[in-house]
Amino acid sequence: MPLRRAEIVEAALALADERGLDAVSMRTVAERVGVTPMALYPHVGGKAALLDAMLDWMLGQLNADPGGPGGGPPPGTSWQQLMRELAHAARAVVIAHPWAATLVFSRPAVSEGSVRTVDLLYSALLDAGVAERDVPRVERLLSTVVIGFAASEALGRFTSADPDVRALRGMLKDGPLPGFARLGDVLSCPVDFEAEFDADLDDLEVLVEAIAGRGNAG
Amino acid sequence: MPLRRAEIVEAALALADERGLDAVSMRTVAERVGVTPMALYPHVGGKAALLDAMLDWMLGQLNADPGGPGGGPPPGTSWQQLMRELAHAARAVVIAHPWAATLVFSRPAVSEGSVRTVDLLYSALLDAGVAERDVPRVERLLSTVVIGFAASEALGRFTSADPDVRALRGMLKDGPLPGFARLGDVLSCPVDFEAEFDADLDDLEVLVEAIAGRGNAG
DNA sequence: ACCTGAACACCGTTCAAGT
DNA sequence: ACCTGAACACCGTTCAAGT
Repeated sequence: MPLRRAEIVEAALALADERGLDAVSMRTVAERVGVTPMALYPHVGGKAALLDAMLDWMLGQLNADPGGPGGGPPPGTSWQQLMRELAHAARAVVIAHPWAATLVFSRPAVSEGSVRTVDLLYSALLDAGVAERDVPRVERLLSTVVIGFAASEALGRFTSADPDVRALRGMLKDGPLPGFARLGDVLSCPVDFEAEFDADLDDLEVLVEAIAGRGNAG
Repeated sequence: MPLRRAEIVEAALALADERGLDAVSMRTVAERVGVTPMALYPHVGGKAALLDAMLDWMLGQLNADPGGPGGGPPPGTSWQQLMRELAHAARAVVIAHPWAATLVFSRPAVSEGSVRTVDLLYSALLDAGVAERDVPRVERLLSTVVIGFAASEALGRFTSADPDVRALRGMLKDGPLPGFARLGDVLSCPVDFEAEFDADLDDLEVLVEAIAGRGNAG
């Protein structure tokens, strides 16, 4: 049954990777499948549902790599390792498929793949000693940082970190701003976002430990 | 000169607030201004530039409220207060204008309003004792959390926190997942996102203090 | 200088019709 | 069951023309 459906979603994914999300239309996808636009509707339900399916496939990729084909992590994995592997996998997927960054904030994680990812994070946080009542919130916090970082990088928000545009930004008509002025030296270096992502993950690890330490008190 | 331009951007903002971002087209905006679609082009430069202008206006709203009309914070403000006020202002703006969440990841913060906000955060982090070389990274981390949280709330990612869809998510064909199973009780409560946002800000404060403590060593 | 009107190359989706 | 074709109500943008 979902044979034809898979073929359609695949065509849409290929189109998005090759020519961007804007190039994905019912008409271009249909042409790629070799069919009339209207023939897609019984299979995928419309443009919005097709985008959902594309995002679901993308989120499913997260669990494809770490720990081999079974999906689960190898038994001896620490919560720190697991968190970092998931974070790096998520960033890698968004960098490989930038169009996904546009979609990822707009739909809940209900695909099987993303549910499994959330479950792994839940288990990691419990292992770390985070109190049960804090786990869902901290999971949302961590995934928001990872997704937000990757989206900022892929979509252009972080291009403001270019030394050039930052130099511009510090200079307003009424003179430079105090914070920019004090950071002049630091702001003139280019940013290595891979390293910054790792530093953020270090900090998040520290934060999770602090939350776990505060623990079942309070 | 930018008299007509301001009128056009205002019309686009009103349209987005009333009927969503999808309702903003060159044609609908032109109709609202009382002019032909093509008359907009010399003033705003095209659809993409119009969206940029809308986002710039939105980011400018961030500095409108805190600390009165001058824009700057009152002298005695602690870095903690400043961080929280900016964060709450940002979330409020995104909730009042959900369409902005779609745009905010895709463009660097180059408008005057957002540059001033970044500068305030730089100063707050320096006051907190964060080492100069860490300030830009930590600023990006904090703003990513705030923007990511607000976008997730406004755009629908956090609707997965509904108890109903979460119950569904824990139950896959091959039985419930371990993390979801252990958190069953906690996951069945509805989520108060206002409170969660405050708890996240508490944690970020702890994190900034930890980074500041580590300080000018390393 | 500023605006209009017609046109071009697109959209998503409905609906009646084919096989 | 599955697909087609014509049609509807839209898009952003170019270009020549008006005043």
